[in-house]
Amino acid sequence: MQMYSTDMTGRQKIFAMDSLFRALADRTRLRLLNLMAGQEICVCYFIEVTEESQPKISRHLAYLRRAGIVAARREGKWMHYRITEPQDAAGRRVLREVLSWLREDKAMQADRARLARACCKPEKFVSIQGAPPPTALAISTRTSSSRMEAR
Amino acid sequence: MQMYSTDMTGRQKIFAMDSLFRALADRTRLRLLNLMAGQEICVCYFIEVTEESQPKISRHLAYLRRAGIVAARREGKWMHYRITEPQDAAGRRVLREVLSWLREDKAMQADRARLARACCKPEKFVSIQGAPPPTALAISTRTSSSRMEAR
DNA sequence: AGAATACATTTGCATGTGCGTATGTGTCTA
DNA sequence: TAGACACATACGCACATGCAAATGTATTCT
Repeated sequence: MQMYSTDMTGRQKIFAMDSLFRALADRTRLRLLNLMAGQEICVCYFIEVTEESQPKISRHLAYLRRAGIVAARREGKWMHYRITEPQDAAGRRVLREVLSWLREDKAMQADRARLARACCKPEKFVSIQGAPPPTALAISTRTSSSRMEAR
Repeated sequence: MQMYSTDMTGRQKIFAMDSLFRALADRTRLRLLNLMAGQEICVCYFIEVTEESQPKISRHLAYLRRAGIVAARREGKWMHYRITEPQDAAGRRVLREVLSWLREDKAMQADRARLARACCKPEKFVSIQGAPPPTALAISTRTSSSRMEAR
C-alpha cells in the first residue's frame, strides 16, 4: 500500500507532482541533483564544482529540501545532501529517468568530472580543505525508510 | 545521430531540459497532457473536461506549444492538439514516465473518465456539439518526423 | 457580406522566483 | 569564551508566471 500525503479533496498528490517539476525547473537545481546522483555530497563541493555563490547553492538546496527531493545530514561543521526518492513507484521512475537524462548531458558530465577531480586532489581546491568526501549511497530501492533529518 | 538545438556554448540542451520541467510545473498543463496522452484532442474538449475558462486553456496550450511538447493542427474551426515526443531518447523516456505517472493519479483518471463520457454522449455537452472527437495516435515511436504546424 | 463559432492574444494586476548582499546560526578550535 | 569556519536565512530588487476580463482572428454559415 502506498501512502499519499493526501487531503480531504484527494488532490494533494497532484500538488506533489507539479511541485516536483517546479523543483526540477531550474538549471542550478538540476546541476545539484546530477552531482547528488548515487552519492551523498557536502555543500562545499557543490560550491566548488558549480563555481556559484554559497548563498545561491544553499538557497537551491533549501528549495529541493522543501520539495522533499533531498534530505540533509549534519556532520560537524559540514552539511551533507542526498536525494530521497519519491514514495510511489511511478514518481520514483520519473525521477530516475530524469537522473539518467542528466547523466547523458555533456555539461552535466563535465560537472561530474570536475567533482571527481576535486575529490581526488582536494589539496588543489582551497575551499574544501579537510571536507569529508562524497560517499556512495546504497542502491536505495528503499522507499524513504530510515529517513534522516529532512528539515 | 541526434540533432540538438545547440548553440556555440553547447549548453542549449540544458536549457531544453529545465524548459521541459517548467512546462510540466503547472497543474493545468499536466491535466492537458494527461488528456492528450495517446490521442489528438480538440480544444473544446479540454474546456469541457477541465471546466476551466477558454483563455486559460488556450494560454496553457500555447505554453506547451512554445516548449515544443505539443503540436497543433487546424481542422476548420477546430484546433487539435497532440503531444510531440522529444527527439533524444532519454528525454522521451522522461516524458513517457511522466505520462504513466499521470495515468496512475486519481484526479487524472477522473479527467479521462469525464473525457470518455463527453465523447460517448456529446449531445449532453452543449459546448462540443459537432466537434470532432479525439483520435487515437500511432504508438509514436517516431522522433517527431512528419511534423505538422508547430506554431 | 454579416453574423456566429472556435480559439488566440493582449492587458492589467497579483504572486512567485532568482539573484546578490548582508546577516544570522551552529560547530569546532584555541 | 572568542574567533574562525561552514552553512542558512532575510532583504530588496528585477523579472517570469498565472489569472480574469476584454479584444482580436480565422473559419463557417446564411
